[in-house]
Amino acid sequence: MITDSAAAAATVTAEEPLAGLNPAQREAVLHYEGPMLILAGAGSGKTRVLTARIARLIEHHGVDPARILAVTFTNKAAGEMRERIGRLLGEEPKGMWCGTFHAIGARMLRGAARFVGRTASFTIYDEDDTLAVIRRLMEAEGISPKQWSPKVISGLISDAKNSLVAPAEYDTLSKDPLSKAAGAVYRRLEPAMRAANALSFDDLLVLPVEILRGNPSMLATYRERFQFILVDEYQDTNRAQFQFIKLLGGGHGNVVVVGDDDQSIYGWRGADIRNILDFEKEFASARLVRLEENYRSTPNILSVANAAISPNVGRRGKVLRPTRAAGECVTLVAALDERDEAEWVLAEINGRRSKENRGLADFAVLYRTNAQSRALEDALRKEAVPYRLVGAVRFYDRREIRDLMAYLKLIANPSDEEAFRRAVSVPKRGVGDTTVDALAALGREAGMTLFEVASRPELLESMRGAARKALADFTGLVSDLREKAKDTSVDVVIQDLISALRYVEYLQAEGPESARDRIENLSSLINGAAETVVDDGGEVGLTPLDHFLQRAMLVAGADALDPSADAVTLMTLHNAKGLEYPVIFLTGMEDGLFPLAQSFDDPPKLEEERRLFYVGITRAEEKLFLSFTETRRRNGETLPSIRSRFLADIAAEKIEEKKTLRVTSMGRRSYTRESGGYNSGAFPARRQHEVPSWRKTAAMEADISQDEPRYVKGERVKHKLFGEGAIAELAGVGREVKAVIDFDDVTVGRKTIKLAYTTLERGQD
DNA sequence: GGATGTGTGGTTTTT
DNA sequence: CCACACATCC
Repeated sequence: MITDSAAAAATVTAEEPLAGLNPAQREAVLHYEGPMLILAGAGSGKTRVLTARIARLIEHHGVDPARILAVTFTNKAAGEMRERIGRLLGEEPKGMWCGTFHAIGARMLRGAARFVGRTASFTIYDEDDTLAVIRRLMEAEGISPKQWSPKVISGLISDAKNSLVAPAEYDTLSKDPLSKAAGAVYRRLEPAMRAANALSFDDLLVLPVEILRGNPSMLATYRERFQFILVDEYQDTNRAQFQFIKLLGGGHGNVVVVGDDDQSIYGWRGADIRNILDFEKEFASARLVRLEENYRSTPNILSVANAAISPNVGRRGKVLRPTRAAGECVTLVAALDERDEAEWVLAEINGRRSKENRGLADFAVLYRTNAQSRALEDALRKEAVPYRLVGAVRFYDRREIRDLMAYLKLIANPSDEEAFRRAVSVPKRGVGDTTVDALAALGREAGMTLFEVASRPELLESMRGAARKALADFTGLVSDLREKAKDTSVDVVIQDLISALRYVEYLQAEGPESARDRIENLSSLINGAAETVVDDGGEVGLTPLDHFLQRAMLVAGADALDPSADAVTLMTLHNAKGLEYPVIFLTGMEDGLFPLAQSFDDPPKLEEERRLFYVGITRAEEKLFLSFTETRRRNGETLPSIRSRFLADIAAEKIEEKKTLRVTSMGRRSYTRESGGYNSGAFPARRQHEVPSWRKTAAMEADISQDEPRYVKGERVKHKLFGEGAIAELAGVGREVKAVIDFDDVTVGRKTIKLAYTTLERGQD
């Protein structure tokens, strides 16, 4: 049977970007109309396929770029895609919408703000802002934050939104007290957000769906507008996002989605793997293309990847086929603790840097939780090796940046209540909670926003003179800057703001030490603002400030990553999605950490952890290191650890095992704890249900303490600093155990040492 | 109102 | 272990 694509293939001309594509890739690129699901394994060249396909739509089929909607997972990916298409075409794909779901939703809402009771200059609330609103609503509803934490309530509401469950429906589903409480808050959330002319992250996804569902004419307009839809990282879409695509693409069905069910790692934020498993049901007649040829990694790495993911049930099934020549084997390293692990990583990087003439940018160190970056950072800093930390504390989350952003948001959107609250209280100007609460009360009476009330001196007669004066100054400043922002670039507005607030002086007064960095961050903010160019197709007549703010609120950790920097990259596995590096260190391969203990008795969660492992492995091009430690400090206490159960799924011959020097020199120190300890050689590690320390009862604490190295009176021990000695006395229980030690070194003599804070080595028997 | 100190609670991943 | 909420004091 001759398909469209086969016919089209015959007409391919030389200048088309098809050279070097394998048959499956070609099929995906040549596909013209109708739905298609591309199951693209890691490293199978999907980005290339997507860009070539878009370029071909434009060039070969004469599709207007403005008719194309391309959804990516990060803003950075969107920028790269746009750029690559531009290179293929020789010109910018003008008018093409390309961005994350959130950015696209925001853009659509700018133009359709009136349908959801907002204006085009709405501001976007981040997690903290939204949480603050929820906290206040809980208070208004008489729900104690002690009883249910605002985070939990917020999480429930978020889940509801992402599954497109409206407040009314949620109420009817709520039976238990917690859901009822969440329902009560949920009901009041939208009006509150509306009053602030603000949208949460979730709203950016959900409200576009509501608009498209509720307004046939809007739906028709957008369907007409977007004739071709492409979605990358489709496996991580949630139900709201799926509905969005279904609504837009439902008419013409020109929807191409690219995904890999094995890399679905955002289930916890509502990503629904059904979306990929059921795509063909929703879009009947969808063609299926599998990209299984891997161009990224060596066969050794791929064989580990295939083995790691294979225990998962409920996958569509796929095997990565290598195309590269065999390379180095995968190495598993046992380290003593996180410091030893970090030092080993550093040594390995340094070694390879000189031996293999690699740049620092060739290395990435991955881990499950952000907290793990600390030991790595310490080690890198000690040797002055440059590194980039992705995620963790986002630039825009820094306090000084948040302060200024609050002003900017308030300038852009006078109704923004969270911005008002933050801005008015910093720098301190004699307006505190009491005054703001009074403003809020007045506002409720008069049906005005905080800013409106604060700008009306005649309404504030009940207030202290000092507060009145402060508020007048404050609102005057903001209003002036608002006027100014209409025809001034954002960086200049920020500079004016900083000088009007005497913000630099404020930072210096606060702490001369930290001020340095913070002031540096201020200039980064100014520079960033200066560089922000208004998106192509920002058609709704937004101010530059609106654009800047939107971009700032939607940046992800990975967006900031500068690939040209000569630096080691440190990031969580989640942040590593879509990236690749010649050398990857996958650290913290320990049960309870990776996979997290919470997933032990929850098979779907455990499978997600396993997919995360798979994602990590497949980031590596040439060399993959896995590492685990014998003990690791977690939340302030040192816990014994055992190697990850995931390692047991990989046949021993696929992996070379090593130990760090310190583990080796520990020699045959035997771990007698039967459930764990260092378990060399034979693979299956015993499972151990780790109870997080903060959940332990006193009895459990005592029990655990018995597992820790115990000493007896008279025993010989060795201390890092004081050398060898003999234990004279032991006292205390659990973490409070103290030992009185007579050290051999007479200049040291007798010392009392809290064992919890030191690592003693056992002396020679 | 704001600075300072103490307690408590939460510790997965992020747009 | 840390961040934040709360209490206490000025």
